[in-house]
Amino acid sequence: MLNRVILIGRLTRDPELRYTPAGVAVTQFTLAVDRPFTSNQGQREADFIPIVTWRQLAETCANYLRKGRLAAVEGRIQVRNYDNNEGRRVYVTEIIADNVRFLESANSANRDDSSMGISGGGGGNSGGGNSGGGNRGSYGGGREQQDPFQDDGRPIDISDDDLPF
Amino acid sequence: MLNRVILIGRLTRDPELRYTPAGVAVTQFTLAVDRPFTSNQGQREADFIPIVTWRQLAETCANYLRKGRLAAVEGRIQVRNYDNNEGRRVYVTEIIADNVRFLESANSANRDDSSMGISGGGGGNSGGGNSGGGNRGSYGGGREQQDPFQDDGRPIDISDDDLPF
Amino acid sequence: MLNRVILIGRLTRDPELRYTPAGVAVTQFTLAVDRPFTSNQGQREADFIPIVTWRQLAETCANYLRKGRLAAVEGRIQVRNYDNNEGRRVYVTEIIADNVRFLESANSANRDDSSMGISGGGGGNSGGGNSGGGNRGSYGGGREQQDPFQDDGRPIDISDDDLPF
Amino acid sequence: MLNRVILIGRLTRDPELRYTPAGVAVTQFTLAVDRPFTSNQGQREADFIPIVTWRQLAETCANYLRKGRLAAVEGRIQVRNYDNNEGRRVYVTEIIADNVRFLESANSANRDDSSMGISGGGGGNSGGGNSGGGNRGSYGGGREQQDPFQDDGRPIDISDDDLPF
DNA sequence: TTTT
DNA sequence: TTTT
Repeated sequence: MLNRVILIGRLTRDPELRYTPAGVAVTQFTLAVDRPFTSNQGQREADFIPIVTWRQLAETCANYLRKGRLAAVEGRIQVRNYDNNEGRRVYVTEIIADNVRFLESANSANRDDSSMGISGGGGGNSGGGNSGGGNRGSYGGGREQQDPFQDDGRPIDISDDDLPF
Repeated sequence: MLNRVILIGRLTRDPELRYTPAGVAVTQFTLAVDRPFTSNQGQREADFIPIVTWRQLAETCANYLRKGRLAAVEGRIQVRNYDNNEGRRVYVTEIIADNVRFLESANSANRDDSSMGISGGGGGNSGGGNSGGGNRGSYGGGREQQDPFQDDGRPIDISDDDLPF
Repeated sequence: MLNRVILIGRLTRDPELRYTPAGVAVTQFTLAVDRPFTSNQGQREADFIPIVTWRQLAETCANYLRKGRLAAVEGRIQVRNYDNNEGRRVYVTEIIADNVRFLESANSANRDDSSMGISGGGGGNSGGGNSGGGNRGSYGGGREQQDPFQDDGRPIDISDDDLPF
Repeated sequence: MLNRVILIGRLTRDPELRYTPAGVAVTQFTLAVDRPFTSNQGQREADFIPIVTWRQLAETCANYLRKGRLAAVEGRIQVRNYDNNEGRRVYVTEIIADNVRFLESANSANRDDSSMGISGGGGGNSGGGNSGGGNRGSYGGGREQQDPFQDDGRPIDISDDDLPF
């Protein structure tokens, strides 16, 4: 009935942009969120929380987020499951984000980082930086309609259930 | 750095109250949270989200929550992992709740349900109702200090990391 | 950059449905949210928080919410100001809701209250234009609390300029 | 019953640290939170939201936050009222914060900003009693926005009665 | 393994 | 498999 999550943390790696067979952009990354207390052994610990973004937001995240950057994520928890190759049911818990704020830009000395938000639009591949991640071939364009998940050979661990809205 | 979750949903079963070897109360239950949209096949779906509560809140939840009841949960996402008996690393994602509101009481016709909140105190097993759940033996009393998780034989799927605060 | 509010409380009065000059539906109501502690004098207190909803959600709220009912509200805080008739600047803080869950239905004995959500559509009153609406007889039930935000008959204090999205 | 707010924005001025007659630290500041859309006139707007912190958190905020800095605030909405000198009832809406994260440090070029959190302890000024504090020279940097909540020299509008917890 |  |  109500499902809301808000996180602030750092990306453990560059985000990965993929496309569903129907051409819908999906970006995945993991946020390391420090716990507000230390463990029994006195160590700082973190939760590593998988984030998924779709469509325009996916493209923007792929363009502007990088490993180590601080980000705020708003979304909902989704628990999906599939049967793995050993016939075992595997449960996957992810945050489906509908809002991501970039709290640090490439040159984090710059004070107006935050103006570079989601609304900063998508457009081309902002160039520079330590890219590495996210093989992003041509995008088939347009909004998605029907069943975007025919098998195209590429392993994309995302099923039917995962296309929200 | 910031990790906040708010959920409203229904319990899929009666909550389960356990005690760590050191006598700390832990209650677990699963919340079914309906998704705000229908699947491609037009079906209503839900996320089944595991909740963990500790100490006094654990006892209160065990006393007042039951399968099917509506509840609001506030907490943080925790991702822990352990190696299962096949030597595989298993990741478990749970909500560690620090606030639970009971949105329906036993006699839900009663209008002042909500007054029966967390602050309703814990103490004994409030008697009546369709209990069934949660084997709750004697409670060793007192606040916990050191390492509450020595093995006592009972399988309790909760490790060191899980005692917050 | 990020502005998120989640509340659970009870309506202090029936919601008021109005229409802007351009015919956009706006519903206002106040949520009484009990504080999680007692005052110095040991009394239970509540915050009375003004809620505003727009368009379809406004119509649904007007149709299904009533004084005394329990509801969950998700939205953002908005602080607007205007100059009153004495030439003084007045600040108004409201929650602009984008999600409202009805946690009790008319016959709250009925267990499937929650199925009656926002998606329950509009029904009545949705035929465009300036109805003025909002006056729908006294409602008997519920707990009474003093609401500081009562309707004083003044023309609606919201212009089309306040329309979000 | 449930009252949760999460904000990310920038301080419009240096925070103001005061002490209640009983010697309890209170810090107030205003957060400018950009709206996620532009006004009818195409201008970017912001909500100016008053924040109140108490005790240790108040001291930490006073020590580490400055005008223009980005911060995340978690807390609850409180609506209080008092009768002003003209005998009129005035309503004040504030966020009572219980968690504040500093998303930029003094030298924001430094990448480990976020390690400087709430747990960073108090430092100076924490030796009990009525200091009065809060006046710490003009701060040069930052982006300017018009803040409707400026200090007018009036004695602190908060009594020991407002002390939560 | 799931609630209404 | 993890970030600072």
